[in-house]
Amino acid sequence: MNPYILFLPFYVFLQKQPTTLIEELHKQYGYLFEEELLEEIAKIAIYKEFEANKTIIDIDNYIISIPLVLQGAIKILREDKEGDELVLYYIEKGDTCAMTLSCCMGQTKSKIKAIAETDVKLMMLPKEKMSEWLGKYSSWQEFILQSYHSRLNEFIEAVDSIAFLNMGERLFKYLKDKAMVTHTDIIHVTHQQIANDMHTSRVVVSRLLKSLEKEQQIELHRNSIKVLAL
DNA sequence: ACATTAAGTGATT
DNA sequence: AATCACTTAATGT
Repeated sequence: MNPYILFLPFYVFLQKQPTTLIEELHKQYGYLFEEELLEEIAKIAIYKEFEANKTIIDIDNYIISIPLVLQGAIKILREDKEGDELVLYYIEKGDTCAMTLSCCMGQTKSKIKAIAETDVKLMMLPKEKMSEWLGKYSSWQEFILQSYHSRLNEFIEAVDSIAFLNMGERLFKYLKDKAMVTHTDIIHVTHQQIANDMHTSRVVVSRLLKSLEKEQQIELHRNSIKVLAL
């Protein structure tokens, strides 16, 4: 028997696995950036990985480089001195963080905290390149502008949900957003963690979750919640 | 079997 | 919607 046939599946598997940086960049940003820019990014950027729940940027950190997300999702939240948190929005693959952009321009400290929601792969670009490329590449300029636009919209949405939605609706939105970025309907989280993210108390979360379950919107388990209505 | 942590609930503000 | 106080359920050692 031809050994090649025997090992073909394994061979194909091997072929698929190793992706170089430039290939990964092409996959996520190829439709956005011109070849020249992609190559420059690949040359300069530093590749980094973060495990889920690791802090990527903390409050008051000085921003020296801007991230481009290749894989996974990052939770962006506000935090006060006592450690009370409030989740603002998530950024996903193909996104960058508007906060770092504004920090780079103003040389200020970060006003937000960024935590890896899932395992995250990203590229860090030195901040000087950010303004340099603005003039050099129109696709980069487009990307930055577009990014500001969508981040601002998400921010407004976050404000709206706090100002105009009641807790129950807010909580349901929280669950749906979380299911969205993790690409699964089963969310692994405790009621206490949700309460922290939404800046409310665990008791309130438990009650509202119970009523959502009665409405057949979700299924409750210990340490996890299944979102039925997506 | 016991301790610890997560979740459920009534009553009060 | 928040807090207290207490119960029940699940899980770890």
